[in-house]
Amino acid sequence: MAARSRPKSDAPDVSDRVSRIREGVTAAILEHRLLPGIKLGEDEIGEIYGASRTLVRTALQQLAHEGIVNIEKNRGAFVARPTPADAREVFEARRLIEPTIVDHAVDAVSPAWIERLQQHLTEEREAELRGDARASVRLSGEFHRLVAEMSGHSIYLGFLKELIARSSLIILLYRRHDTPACGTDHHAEIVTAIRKRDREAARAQMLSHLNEIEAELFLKDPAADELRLADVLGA
Amino acid sequence: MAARSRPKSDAPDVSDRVSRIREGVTAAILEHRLLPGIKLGEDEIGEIYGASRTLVRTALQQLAHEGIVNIEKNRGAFVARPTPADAREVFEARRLIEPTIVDHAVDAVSPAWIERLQQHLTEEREAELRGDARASVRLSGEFHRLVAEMSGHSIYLGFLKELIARSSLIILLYRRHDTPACGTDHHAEIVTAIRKRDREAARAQMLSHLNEIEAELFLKDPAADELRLADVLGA
DNA sequence: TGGGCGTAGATTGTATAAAGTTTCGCCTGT
DNA sequence: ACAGGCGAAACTTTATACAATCTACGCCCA
Repeated sequence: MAARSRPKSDAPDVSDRVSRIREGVTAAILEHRLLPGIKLGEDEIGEIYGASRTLVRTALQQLAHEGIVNIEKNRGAFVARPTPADAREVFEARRLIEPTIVDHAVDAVSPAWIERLQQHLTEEREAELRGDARASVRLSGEFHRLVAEMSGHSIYLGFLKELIARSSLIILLYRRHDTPACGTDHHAEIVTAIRKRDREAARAQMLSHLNEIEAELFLKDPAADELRLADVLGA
Repeated sequence: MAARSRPKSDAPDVSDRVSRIREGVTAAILEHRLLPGIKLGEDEIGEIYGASRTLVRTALQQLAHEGIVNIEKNRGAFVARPTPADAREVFEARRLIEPTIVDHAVDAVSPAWIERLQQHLTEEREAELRGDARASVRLSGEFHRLVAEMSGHSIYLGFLKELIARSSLIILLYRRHDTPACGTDHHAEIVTAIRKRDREAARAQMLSHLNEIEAELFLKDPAADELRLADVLGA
């Protein structure tokens, strides 16, 4: 009902050509096919999607507002390169918001939602088993978005979408590879807590999940000039 | 330094013509000169600011992303009309985020910041004294933004900007006028707590301030069909 | 040989024109 | 008199053309 009278800009509207471009580029960034610093030329993208620069520009501006693309005046659009400081801010915000979101999710629990969550867990496990890293990283982010959708809180959902997208770039840039493969499946534990309507457990599981993700990051401060240079030079 | 290499899209860039339009329209909405539902024609705005529709369109799209403007396909842009449900979400989010923001603000306290806050309180009182309702409502929102800037947390700042803008529309639409004029100056108490570096007091003051604002609202649920109709019809 | 300057090419920023959709008024028919 | 439909006007959407800016390469000179 409200969807017709007020088509929120966030609505998919798959028929909308701008949205197709935006979602295509977003997926490419979230799946780590487009790496931070890469130039997103307007003509280039326009040719791929068969659209004029006008539409590409609109899509890129939206992505810039979501924080996964930087637009530099007279130079063009680039995939964002979050700094360690950005990373800390993003995860602090997630630690604040996501426990509240799962809290709401517990209120919204229903057989249909549990079904949907379980199905998602299956997809995640399948991607993991077949070693599909790209699908894996995408699904991992989508789990958090799914919980936010379940909460029914559209503002938190909007904020979280932004945070998840940025997190994907942060993990790509700063994840340490020397960490032990974590045996426990946090997402499954969160679903279990939601299903049991155990508010406190759900919040706690979510929080520790986020802490573990952040613990796997190596957020090197700009101590070494090497880093400073690489950062300033951009690409 | 980072400002040059990555000119965040949020940066004022007062020389930027799109920003001038965006800030002009934002100010008009926040000061309640443009009321919810009003049509924002591209030609109309373009003529006022001496800009082509291309630039106006960019500005309006940014405002749509901030949630204070709705863009309806093939119909144009309108000042947003938040529903009671939207209002509850906005204030819940503010109750979650703003106490954390003042917490950070306490960490950042310095003579310069205290000076700035005090000066703002003075401006607020002056506007109140001379009965300038428009300046009053604008400054009231800017106080919260100022605290968020003080916190140094750019993500929270971005989120809060959006929440404040929407709050302004919500207050305009749903404020009850039969409430007693609150004698206490909450903003001043918050500044005092920040100056004393009293974290807990600052959080508590901010929370009770938000609760009081929300308590002054009459968030009528769509019980009466009259309201439902008016909402669906839009303008 | 190394650095500075200038011009050519490419890319973005802005404006304008063409295309499509909605809205509103008017007219006709009942 | 009123409902329904046709048509023109206004507006948004999209594409394209033009202007401004930046980048890169090559040339010249010290």
